[in-house]
Amino acid sequence: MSIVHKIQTCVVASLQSLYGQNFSEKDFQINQTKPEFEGDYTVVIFSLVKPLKKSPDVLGQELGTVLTTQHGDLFTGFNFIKGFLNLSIADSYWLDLLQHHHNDICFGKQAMNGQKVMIEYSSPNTNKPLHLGHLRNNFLGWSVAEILKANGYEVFKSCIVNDRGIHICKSMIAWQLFANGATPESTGIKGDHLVGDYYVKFNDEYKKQVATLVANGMSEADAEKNAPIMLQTQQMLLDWESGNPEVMTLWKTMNGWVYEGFDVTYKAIGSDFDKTYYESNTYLLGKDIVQQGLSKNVFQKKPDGSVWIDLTPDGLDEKLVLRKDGTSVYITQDIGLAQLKHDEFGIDQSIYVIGDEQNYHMKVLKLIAQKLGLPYADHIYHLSYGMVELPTGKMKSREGTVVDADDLVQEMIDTARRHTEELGKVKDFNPEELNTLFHTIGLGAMKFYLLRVDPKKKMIFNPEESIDFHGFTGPFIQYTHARIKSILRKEPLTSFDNSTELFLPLEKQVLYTLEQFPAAIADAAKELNPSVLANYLFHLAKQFNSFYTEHSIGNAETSNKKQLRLQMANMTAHVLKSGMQMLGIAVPERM
RNA sequence: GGUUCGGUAGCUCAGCUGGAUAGAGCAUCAGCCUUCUAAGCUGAGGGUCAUUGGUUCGAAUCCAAUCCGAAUCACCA
Repeated sequence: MSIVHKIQTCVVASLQSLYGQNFSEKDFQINQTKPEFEGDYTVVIFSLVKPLKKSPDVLGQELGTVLTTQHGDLFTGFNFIKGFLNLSIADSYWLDLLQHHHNDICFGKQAMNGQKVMIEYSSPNTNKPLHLGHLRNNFLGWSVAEILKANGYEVFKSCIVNDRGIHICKSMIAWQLFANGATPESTGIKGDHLVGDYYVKFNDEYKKQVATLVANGMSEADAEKNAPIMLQTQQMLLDWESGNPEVMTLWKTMNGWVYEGFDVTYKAIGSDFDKTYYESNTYLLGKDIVQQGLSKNVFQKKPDGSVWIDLTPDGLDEKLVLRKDGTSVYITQDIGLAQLKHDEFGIDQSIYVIGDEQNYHMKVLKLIAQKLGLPYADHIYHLSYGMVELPTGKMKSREGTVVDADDLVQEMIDTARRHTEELGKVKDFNPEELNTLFHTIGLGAMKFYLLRVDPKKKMIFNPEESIDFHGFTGPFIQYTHARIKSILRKEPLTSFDNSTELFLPLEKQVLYTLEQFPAAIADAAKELNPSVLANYLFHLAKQFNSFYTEHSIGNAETSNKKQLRLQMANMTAHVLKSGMQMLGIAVPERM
């Protein structure tokens, strides 16, 4: 039980015995006491003044007296200032915490709760390589999965690959027209980048053709529809759908190149999936659900044969769910896939990590599922995250302002190498150990940078200022861990009699924060927000560092004190490692 | 125009289920390596929490209005 929870319980009990009234934990607030006051935790008693019809001063004094007499083992003293009841917690409480958890690698994690959650993330298109926005998505999805696991959920990570459609055909047409049979092997270009290059070439050529047509007197709208390369692409999509062998072969070949490229990137950034869905397999799903919807009168068929749902009563618009030619649209496929996930995995919750530009779409998806009375409708949750923008605004592939994922990863690793070499602390590492270290630090800096911000908010990335390795960063926490490990290699942990130890303020600060780790994990899960953990871990590392510079561990005043501090250091290292792991970040033993 | 989200230090962000003098990091300035890793620590300067009004013992936090910014409102995915 957390200290805050314990205090709440004691206060409720004391109020009951004092005034004979029942209160719940929500009727008053417990805060950490501000450093300028005496005490550890504070009960804010203003909210109790009215129901008890007592003056704040009387209430505070009475409650403080009862708490310290009835729970003397937990509270050693109190003071009352202007409505704030500051309580001092017995040192034995923290000694106990240390004793039980200093070597507990599972500290803060919950037992399995029997709930199954699917989390869909990454979801790339196979016509271009991954960029910075995908990185935020991948890190978020992976981290939220880990956080939920730590809270006792069984988690399935899934990915839907958008591997078909007009945008894929654009790359294919451009490759046919301009590539002269170029392959990743023949050019030495990573497969996803090669295909992406032809996607760009398509757009260049398309723009050129439109300009030519307009110059010859055609209206811009007509030119956009009639540019030869666009007509070719549309024909290719029809050929693909009819299974034209030549088109299918090209499609498989080029997608194969892309997947090889993605594999390299995913491996580098540490993303993986338990289940991968391909849109080419799922795009026909959902049509039978539309039929059900028609018979339930949830959907309406228009004279031209197209099928719609009217969402105007819910403040939204009319939405098409089936084209007049009977083919399905985006939303139809998503309903089908939601059904498939539910059938295959029997999940209790389905989380979609998708950018906030799709808030409307996801709202519609859930609403349609609810109107159809589908059993999983209420389990759909859109984990919406903000775009990563540049100081100049949105990233635009056409203007070449996209920050490529592979480039950024490489840049981070190079920067980690540069810093490490300048500091020269690991000169005895062999080349393989060095590469692992550079990767750990570089990726750590990047992941922490993208995860430390509230997912809901859009964030700004300035490519001119490289991602920092000092301060509120991944390497700062990694460094704190490595430093502790260095001590633990030299000083063995042994058992000791700690019953008489008292804590110094800086020691107590670290223990306070360690105690809050379980709450941080729970909060992060509740809000599906890794930044809660990132902030917590930074706070812990910072407090440990303050303690570390002020007090020696190896040369502590007494041997018991030394053991006590070693336990604190050990527990801090475990928490940092465990918490960083939930962010997808490894911590090195040395750096 | 409708809907949704956002506006906190020079910059990037915490804090938002109302609580004591609004916090970090970066950047700037001043200190700290002959004992455990200085990717660290200590300190200083830097704020009209977009604006106005309301709710109350108390508002960055809740409510309303206004201003500014973004996303979205496709027979694209």
